[in-house]
Amino acid sequence: MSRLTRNGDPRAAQTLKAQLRLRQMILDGELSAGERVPELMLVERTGVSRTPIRAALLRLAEEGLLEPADSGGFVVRAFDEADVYDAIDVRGMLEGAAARRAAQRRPSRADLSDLRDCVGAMDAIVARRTLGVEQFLDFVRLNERYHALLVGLAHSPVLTRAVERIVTLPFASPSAFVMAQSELADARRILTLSQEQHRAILEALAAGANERAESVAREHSNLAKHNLHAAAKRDAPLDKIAGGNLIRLRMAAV
Amino acid sequence: MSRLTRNGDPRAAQTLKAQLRLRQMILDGELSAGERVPELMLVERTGVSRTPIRAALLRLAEEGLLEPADSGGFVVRAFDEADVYDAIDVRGMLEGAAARRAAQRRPSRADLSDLRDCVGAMDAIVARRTLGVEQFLDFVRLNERYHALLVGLAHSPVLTRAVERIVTLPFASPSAFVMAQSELADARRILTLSQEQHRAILEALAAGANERAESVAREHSNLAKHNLHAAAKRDAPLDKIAGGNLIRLRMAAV
DNA sequence: TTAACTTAAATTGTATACAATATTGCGGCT
DNA sequence: AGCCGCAATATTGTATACAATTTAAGTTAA
Repeated sequence: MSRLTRNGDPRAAQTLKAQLRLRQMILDGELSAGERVPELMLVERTGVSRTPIRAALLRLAEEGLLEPADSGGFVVRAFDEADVYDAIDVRGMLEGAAARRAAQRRPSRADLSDLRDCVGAMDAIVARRTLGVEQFLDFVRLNERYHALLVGLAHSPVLTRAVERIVTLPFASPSAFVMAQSELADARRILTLSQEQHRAILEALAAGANERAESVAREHSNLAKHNLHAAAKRDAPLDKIAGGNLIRLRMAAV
Repeated sequence: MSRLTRNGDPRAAQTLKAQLRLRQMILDGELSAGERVPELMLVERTGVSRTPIRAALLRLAEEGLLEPADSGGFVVRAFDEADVYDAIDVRGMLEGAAARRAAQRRPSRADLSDLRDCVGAMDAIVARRTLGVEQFLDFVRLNERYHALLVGLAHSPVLTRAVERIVTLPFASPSAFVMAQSELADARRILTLSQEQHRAILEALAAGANERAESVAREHSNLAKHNLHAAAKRDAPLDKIAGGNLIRLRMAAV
């Protein structure tokens, strides 16, 4: 890399800075759901002027973390339990479709081995004697990579984009479930189960079993749903999920 | 319309104006695919200042009609045949899923009758002695309404939004096929076939036949694909589709 | 006390000025 | 001719000033 200006183009540096900071503020709960986000407050906290702040607000609204207020400006979006399940559900559907197409296309050996590498690395983590925060974060990264690779194998830009849009909601991400139960005793059991599904999808892809690829990928998303449900029943652990503070659960019959 | 824009109020009037005009310019082919879109040119043509122009550019980029240029700014996005089929395919998948869920939920009589009204109105158009541009436009509007209602019946905000995002690409819209063959002699035959599918979906919904609802809704999107394919083979009629100029078809083996 | 009105502050939408970077066209050179 | 500097231009990203509108506070009247 001879040019420093290549990857993080300094042209939109201020906008990017504002965008990242704002997203962090929302996900960390620094701003609570339903709250207005005045531009001047962001100017003060980020040190950039209103123009890039404005661009960042538009982008975050597109991501779905903000929504326009009636009188102008934006408020932090609030989600309820139904939204969460809905998002996971649709993600499962899209990933299922992606898996099916991927299997139909007969992925190359190189692609398959990329996936296998992911699974292997995750296996290594699960096999460890103790699981700390470090390990969880590593697992999350690998898991996200696995899912991104899987979706990419469908070679459908539209599908890929659709999944990306949903996954920007942090609790809809394929790794939300990992953090959701990071304190539960049976964390390892869940990760292991998840890995079995990863492997099953992989096998189905390799075998061109498109039906099976789809159904397993779809079922895989149910793991996330069940886990979040379990977490919700215990009432507390939603804070562990990025953006968990955005979820307004009217805890009730379960 | 998108949830991101407050349409009624005069607060964002300039931005909205710029957004609408720019979209029109792109879809009408006033700007050709791959072309840069300088802000000052838009300032000149729309009469609003750079700030709302900028907002409009961001929004159109989000819609997918523009893409960011390496050196900053935006260019009109170009699509190829594969993109078009891909988009229609994914739309079909999503509408299929929506139809399935709608059937599972057992839509209310009121909802069903809304759909029935659409179909009825479209029937009336198809039954006419002659079909002119007027009739086609009416059919398009009704068809779009039918599809929007159908997707809405799934009661999945995430799914709805995903479809909306895809449909902003004009050639992926459920009505693209209507204009695609507006000059062909067998237009009425196609519309009739389309109506049969509309009716079949409706019946499946009423009967709670979720499998059937899904498969018919899915198949329905293939009609669009086949029609575009036929249109592409004849080489010319793509101009009839809104945004057809954005499609770079490397016409080849068909 | 509460409701309504008035005024001040805050906040957004818009326009414009400025700085940094990209692009273009031209002249000179090999 | 063809290619490389280099200046002139164009274009974007950012900051800030201004106007219109909304929100809030404070005051008065019932």
